[in-house]
Amino acid sequence: MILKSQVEWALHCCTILAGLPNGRYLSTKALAEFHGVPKEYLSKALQSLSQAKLVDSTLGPSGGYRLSRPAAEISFLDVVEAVEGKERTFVCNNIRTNNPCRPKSYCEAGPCAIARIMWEADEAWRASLRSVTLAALIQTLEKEIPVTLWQSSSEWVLNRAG
Amino acid sequence: MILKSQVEWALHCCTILAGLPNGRYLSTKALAEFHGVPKEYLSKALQSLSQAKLVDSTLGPSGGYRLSRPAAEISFLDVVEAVEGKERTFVCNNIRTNNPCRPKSYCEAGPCAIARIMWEADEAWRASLRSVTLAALIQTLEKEIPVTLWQSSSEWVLNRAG
DNA sequence: CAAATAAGGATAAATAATATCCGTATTGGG
DNA sequence: CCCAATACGGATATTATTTATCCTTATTTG
Repeated sequence: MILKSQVEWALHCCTILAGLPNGRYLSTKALAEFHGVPKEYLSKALQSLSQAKLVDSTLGPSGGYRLSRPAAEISFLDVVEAVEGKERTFVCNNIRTNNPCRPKSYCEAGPCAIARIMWEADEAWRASLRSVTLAALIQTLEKEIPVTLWQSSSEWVLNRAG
Repeated sequence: MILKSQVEWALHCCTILAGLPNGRYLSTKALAEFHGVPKEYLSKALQSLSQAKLVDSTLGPSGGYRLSRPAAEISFLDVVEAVEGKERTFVCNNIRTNNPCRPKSYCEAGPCAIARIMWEADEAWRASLRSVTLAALIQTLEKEIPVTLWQSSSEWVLNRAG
């Protein structure tokens, strides 16, 4: 059980978009080039972000994507769920109903106890992702990344932003 | 990203094994029949449990599996990791190194900040799974499952246990 | 009007999950 | 001692998912 690489790409793209000056857009092409990933496939991830309303898009030359709201109001969970979907990571197939001793008429009261425990863990995972915003990530990155690299990257992006 | 169905099967099988009288074994065949799942494929899941030393196995007629230690000392995480592996659910491909502004000689200090946050959530998931034992599960099930069904299932299993 | 873009459908390739089959070694019961 | 039942592991097949590419359409900027 491994998350799609699109999750990683989407998070990195959101990080870049969060650094854009207000109102500017950045294209799929620029994002793909910056991260060294295939443009056509990255495009699918960005479309997922768009459908989840995490980003706005605009057409034409100088078109592209920007965050649809402040980075402080977008969590890791928002991005992960936009790409992976909101379904739980554990699916209960209710195999308890295959118990040969179970009366045909018997109707289970609620979800299987095993599923409930697995779903609780799933929720713990989501709660952790929900607790971190893109703004918090950027704050961390600003401390960690050398100033020169940070600045040159900003310039690179700005040169390509519509 | 969805867990293998073998995880569900393994958890249900461990539940049954936890209910066995001390020293008795239950075969793959019986476990497969009880849960209505394919015997040959379930066998792979049980082999995973065996390799992880969560269960002991014995050969020959009246052979099968039993828990290798008390149910109170086996957590959901033990079972999940036995089947799914211990690898983290988020893989960092370090695409930050593709940044066109990054000097060729530049050496990253530590893991990517994005990966660290994803791994923290992964750890929250594992911590939740680690906190629940098979013994706790059984305690819950004893309350939820009708006594008649509980007893008839016990008998069914006991009739087939070596 | 031309070039660049997002969006989305169709398709292909690669990988992982699900499943079956078979041979081997081991064990308990007759 | 022999036979049947078993765990184990390897090989293979089938299906679903992930990864990726290609192409068409509508839209927008200059």
